[in-house]
Amino acid sequence: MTTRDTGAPAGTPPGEPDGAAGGAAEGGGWRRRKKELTRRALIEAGLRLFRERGYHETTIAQVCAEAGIAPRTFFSYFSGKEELVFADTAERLNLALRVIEGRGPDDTVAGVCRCIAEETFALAPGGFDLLGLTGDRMELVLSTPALQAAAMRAVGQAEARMAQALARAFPEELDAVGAGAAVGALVGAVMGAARMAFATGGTDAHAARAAMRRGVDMAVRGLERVEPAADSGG
Amino acid sequence: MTTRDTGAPAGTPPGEPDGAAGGAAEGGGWRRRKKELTRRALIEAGLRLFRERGYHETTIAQVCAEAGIAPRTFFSYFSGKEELVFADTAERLNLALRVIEGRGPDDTVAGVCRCIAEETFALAPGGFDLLGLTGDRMELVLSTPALQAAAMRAVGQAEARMAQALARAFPEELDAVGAGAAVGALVGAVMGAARMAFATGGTDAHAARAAMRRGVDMAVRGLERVEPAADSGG
DNA sequence: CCAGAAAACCGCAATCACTGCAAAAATGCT
DNA sequence: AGCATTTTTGCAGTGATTGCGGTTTTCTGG
Repeated sequence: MTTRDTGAPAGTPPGEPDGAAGGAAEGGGWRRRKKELTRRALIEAGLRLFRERGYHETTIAQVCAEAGIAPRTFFSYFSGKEELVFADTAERLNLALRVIEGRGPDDTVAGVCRCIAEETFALAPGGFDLLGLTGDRMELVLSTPALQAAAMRAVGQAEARMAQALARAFPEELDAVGAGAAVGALVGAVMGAARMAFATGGTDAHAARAAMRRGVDMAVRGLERVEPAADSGG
Repeated sequence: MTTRDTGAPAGTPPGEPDGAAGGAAEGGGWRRRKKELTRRALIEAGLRLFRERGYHETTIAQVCAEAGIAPRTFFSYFSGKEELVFADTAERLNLALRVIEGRGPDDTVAGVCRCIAEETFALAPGGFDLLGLTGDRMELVLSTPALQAAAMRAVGQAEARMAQALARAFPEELDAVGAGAAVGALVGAVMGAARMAFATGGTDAHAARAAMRRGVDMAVRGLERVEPAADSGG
């Protein structure tokens, strides 16, 4: 936010034709390509070093050395050390948002929520996935308090976005607060179930997946009789 | 005491500052009392300065100066800056745990969960309360990303404790995963509803309280038909 | 191919959270 | 008072993060 951000370009690039490039790997200028390359290198190196030596024991300087940039430059790619771990969580959120916005006329709140859960929580190739936190990453996060905190904040912000989208997609059934409660219950139940599964059985993909499904079921049960908000009085 | 310029009572004679010694339940002497006093001073000064100047803009040294201790000593009271804000959240958790462990033979999971919510979320004198985060604190946390993260982590740990207790209190109805899902749905729904209420209407105690109640209702609805955990097929 | 503009990169210095260590001070006990 | 224990503290160091200013690379237009 304070300096250059890696997400959206703050201005229109002078002469860059924004042709049909879905992955940003084709068509663009060399400048952009190189930046994306360095970004990938940073994420990969960081995640690997975090796993090998631990999060706290790995310094930003070490990650930068692996990626071939100066430590100072790191902060023009990420706002901090934590962001390295949650760099591509946004994609997972967009997936959920697309599911919400693409509701059919016959879809119910409960149905869409279940679909979100299938898409983003329980249907990862590795076995489980919580907003982009798959296998390796999950273990890393679970063993690092600082990352736990960051993950929870990220999930919270994702929830807010999902709730807004859900309220917009079901204007008859939900207001903002109702949507917040619905999404919160869904995500909370899934995370709560997963947490206990991890706590008791370790990082077992099968158990985690089953636990998440149970969480989904429990939360969706509360959504099946969603009624319009009583009044907008507060 | 070489650098002491804030008028700290360093050379206080061993006389009682309170006068009467019957108030404190601890049989300890002056040493313990002084430590608790300093702890309180730190929390109070910190919270006030955070509110006045902002969390990030307030240094630990400033807080310590107000409390009359050396900066180094701060870390023998709290493990870090964040802990100052969540120092007395544990009490609220213990309240919830006592509710769970004191279940009556006729109480249902849904009923106990509703009771937890009443006790810990919505029944604060200030109007609302989320695991010890009342009024002032809530605003502070909501406006500080670092504190948001810390709060979420604290809530997560509290959830885990509550889930364990709930599973132990309802061994017939819930296993660990089911309890995790139940507590997660409850807390998640309440927080999600509160989040949206804050996002749309600001820090309005009445609206927040109403939103929390709606969150409780939604989550509890999913708990009313709690069945024993049927093992997952996969 | 060249000049100028824009963007990115880098080094330097500074602030601040946090930690380990050993001396100094306060306190408790006899 | 004299000794043991606990607490406080100063010092020095690591590492994250930021502001500033200079240098290099890439882009754009001629």
